[in-house]
Amino acid sequence: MSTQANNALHPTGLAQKLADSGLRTTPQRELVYDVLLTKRDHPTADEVFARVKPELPGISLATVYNCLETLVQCDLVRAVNFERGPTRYCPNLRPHAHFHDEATGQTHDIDLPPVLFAKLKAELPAGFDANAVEITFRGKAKTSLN
Amino acid sequence: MSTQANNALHPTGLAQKLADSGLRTTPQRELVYDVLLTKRDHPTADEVFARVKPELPGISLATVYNCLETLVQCDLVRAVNFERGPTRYCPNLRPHAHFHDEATGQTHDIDLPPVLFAKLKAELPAGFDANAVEITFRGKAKTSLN
DNA sequence: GCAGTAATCTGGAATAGTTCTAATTATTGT
DNA sequence: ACAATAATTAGAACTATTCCAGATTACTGC
Repeated sequence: MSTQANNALHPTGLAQKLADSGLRTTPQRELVYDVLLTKRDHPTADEVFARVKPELPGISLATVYNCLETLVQCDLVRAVNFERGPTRYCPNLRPHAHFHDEATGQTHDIDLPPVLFAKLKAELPAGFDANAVEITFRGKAKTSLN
Repeated sequence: MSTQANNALHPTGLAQKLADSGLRTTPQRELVYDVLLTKRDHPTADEVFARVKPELPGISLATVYNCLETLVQCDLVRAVNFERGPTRYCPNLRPHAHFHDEATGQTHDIDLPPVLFAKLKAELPAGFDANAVEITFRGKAKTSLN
């Protein structure tokens, strides 16, 4: 195992999906992805930058943005936006909603049965063809749940 | 009836709701609200500014932002965000979702049966208490529907 | 009607998050 | 090894929005 990248975390996913898109596996991309997998708290680009820097001190914020964008393009990570706040990143690929805790600012994944997504799409009037649905709850989570 | 504001559009709503919050009815607020009611195409602050300026040439962009924020606070208007794009404003107060057309950039209101919102909230694990749900579809609308 | 007070408006500066650019560095195929 | 291509870097630029300080406007009680 390399100093930067914990390959156990992404045995095949990363290198494979990057290759599928004709992209290279770089230490920066591995590390950014590791950071997202390791602490799944929906970090911002700045937060990812802070977590990555100790391992790869020369990395730049622009690179973190580039890597995150690449991971999103490769369908390894989802970008999550809440109002006008900074974009957050989520390696959970299952279809799910997000719960934004107004008290703590934390974001939680909420798994939803696929049938609900289907029901939502079924409500679209004729002529509307959705390829994605985003669902965000806002409120308070009583305990510090994950 | 003033030159700027078409009171027929908001017979009681605006003045009443502003007063409820201890706020004043100003020409700027009336006009901004009128603009939102007249063309319900989810304009950005810049777009509202452009529509308002011919009627009230001295108005400033800061005031448009202030007025929009005020209207949102008074529950007369909803702020709608799509990814990191500029905030859009929507005077439709019924519970509804938004459909973002990737081809044209247009945003359409999608009315949903309240029971669906209830079903979504019912999926939240214990400890999560949502006071709002936002639903956004992304895709293509075949015709130029409204 | 008029002064006093408070709300609102204004233009411009400041800010946050992100993207762009040009130069450098690394990787790949030949 | 070498050329071609891809990725990274630092910093400048950009966009949407908010902040600020001063000017204006509108209500209040006299």
